[in-house]
Formats: sequence, C-alpha cells, structure tokens
Amino acid sequence: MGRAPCCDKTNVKKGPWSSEEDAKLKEYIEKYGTGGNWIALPQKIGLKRCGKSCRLRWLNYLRPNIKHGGFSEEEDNIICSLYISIGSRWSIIAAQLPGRTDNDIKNYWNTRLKKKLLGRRKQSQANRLSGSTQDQKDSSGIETLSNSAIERLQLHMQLHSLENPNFSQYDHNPPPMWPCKLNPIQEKMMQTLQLVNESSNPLMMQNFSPATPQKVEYYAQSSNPLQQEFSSMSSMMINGMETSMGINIPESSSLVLESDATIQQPSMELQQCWAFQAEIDELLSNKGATPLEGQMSEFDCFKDMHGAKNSITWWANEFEANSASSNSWDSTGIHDHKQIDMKYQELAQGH
DNA sequence: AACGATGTCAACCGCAGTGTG
DNA sequence: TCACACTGCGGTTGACATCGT
Repeated sequence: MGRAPCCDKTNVKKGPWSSEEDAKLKEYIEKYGTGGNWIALPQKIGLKRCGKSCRLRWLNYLRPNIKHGGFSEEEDNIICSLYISIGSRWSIIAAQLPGRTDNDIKNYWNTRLKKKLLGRRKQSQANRLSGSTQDQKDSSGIETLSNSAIERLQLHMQLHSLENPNFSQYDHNPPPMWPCKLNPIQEKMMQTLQLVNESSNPLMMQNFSPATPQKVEYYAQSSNPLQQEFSSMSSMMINGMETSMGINIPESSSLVLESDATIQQPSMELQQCWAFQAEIDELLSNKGATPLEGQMSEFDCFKDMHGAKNSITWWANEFEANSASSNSWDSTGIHDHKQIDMKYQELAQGH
C-alpha cells in the first residue's frame, strides 16, 4: 500500500498557470499568508490546484523580488564555486543568490553553465579516451556514480588538465602541490568528516590505520550521505586519475582520512584532490597558468569572474555579506554560516 | 516555407525529513 | 513510539521557442 496522495489527482488542474489563477493565489497570500498549510490553501481560494503546485508557483514565480534570467558573472561564479564544493544543493546555493530560486539556478546550471564548462570538453575527452581500451573505460566505474559527482570530477579534471596538458608525464611522481587553501565548505567537510568518523561507527574508529579501499567501500554502503559523497569522490578521483590522466595510484591507497590524520598531514592523494580545488580557484581568479590556445574560449565566460578577488577570501566574505544583507525571500533558505554549519552537522550525524 | 533538432524553463513527481497528535 | 500529514528538495518531463538545414 502506497502513501496517500496529497490531493485528489482526478480533480486537480495541471499544467501552466493562467493569469487568473496567479492573481487569485497572489492576492490571497499577500493578504492572509499561506496559513502554514499549502494543502488546504487551494480550497480556500477556490483553485483546482494541488497544494504543492500552489507552493511551487508562489516560490518560483509569484513571490516578490524574484529575478528571472540574466545571471551575472558574479552569480555564475557563486554557482560554480558552490556546485563544485557542495554539489547539487540548489536550495543552499539559491540562499546565497538574492532573488533567485533553486529551480531557476538548477535550470540555469543544467542548460547553460554546465555546457559552458563541460560541453565542448566532451569531444576532446572522447578523443583522448579513444586511445584507451573499452575495458579500461568500463573498469573506471564512473558510470555507476551520480551525475553530480561525475560532473564535479570532470570540472576538477578538466581544469586540471587545462593547466597541465601533459599531466601524465608526472606518472608516479606527481609534483608536490601542498599546501593549498580550502574554501570554508571544504574545511567544514573535512572537519565534519572527522566527526562522522568519530560518531558513526565505533568500529571504524578503533583501527583507522592504514586507510584501505574497504573503507571507501564501507562509506559507499553507508546511509550517511556525507560518507557516500566522500566515497564517491574518493573512488572517482582514484579511478579518474588512473584512467583519464595516466597516473597510477597504488591499490593500498585511499582518500579516507586516517584517524590520526589532521588537516596539516593528509595523504598525497588527498593533497592532490585539494590541490585540484585550489587550481580551480586559481583559474577562476585568473591567476593560474594560461590555458592552451583554442581551449581558452571554453572558459571565456569565467575568465573575468570576479573571483578575480582572491577567491577564498572572496568566498568567505561574500558568504558573510550575503548572510547579513540578504534580502532573498525564502522561508526555507539557509541564510548564514550557522545554518550551513547545522546542515553539515546534520549530514555528519546521518540524519 | 517547412521540418527536424536543440535549447529553455515551468511544472510535476516521488522521496526524505519534520512536526504533531 | 508510532502513524500520518505536510513540507522541502532534487531530478525529470514536456510544452514551447528558437535555430539550422
């Protein structure tokens, strides 16, 4: 037996909203608010709509101060930085962009931003991969991972290979890239990860050294989304670097933090992952090495990003500024660091 | 001008989380 | 503690617009 439907589907109108419906909904909510009950709202107004549909219409279209289209470069930058850092948490990203809805940002990312970054790259990647065997491709396991994680990895790797087109020459001895800076979300994730380790399973804390691929596997099977995410990214980084970038990582290696590991003493592989992020920040801030000619145009949209400011401090400052002054309407958005912190604490606690 | 391909975006769907009795 | 109602979120769909041939 399934869950009861939220409304009588047979007696509910679907599809585009008429201006009359919009006017009714807007007028009522401006007068009386939602009354804390979206489900009952359409009956009160006399709309043949599902309560969820009313909510969506209000949040994404009718509420005051909504901006549509015309994303600025700064907004692009924020979206990209946050997407790379936290993935498709559109509501969190939207909370940092006053007047933007999660739906808008999601659409914008899926239809434009992502293509700008990944679109033409696919062809060149395909060309490169054509040199390797199908078995190698299949064994990467990439197709089993979430699209979001794949895209984020591709962004990492793409930007990395732009800066180091002959990366494979490093082979077993990649150049030292530590220390690098972490953005606040990454720092939070690493701190939280330690909390996860400490709180989720006592067995995991007993013998954390050496870190093993089994732990990555353990995380993959975990119900904790943060652990799953970390597992995905770990596997992706290892497989991705091996298969696409021509470097080999010993089987015994893992990206899992060891119990006594600190932010100051991560593994080489972990350092590389963080270094990727640092490189992205450098590229976004236009301080990195000049990409190859002909590839530049792919990133024209980002070359002047206001990440020109030191992106890390920018990121932190911007976060604070937006938190303090955000006029974004939302009863659901996350407005400040504390709430971000809480969000990650929730993740860490496996809620 | 016609038609298919592609892009855009509003809206829907289903699931997970939360509140409440 | 449990069941149910409701909310919020992210992924997906489909209608419409635009572009290319």
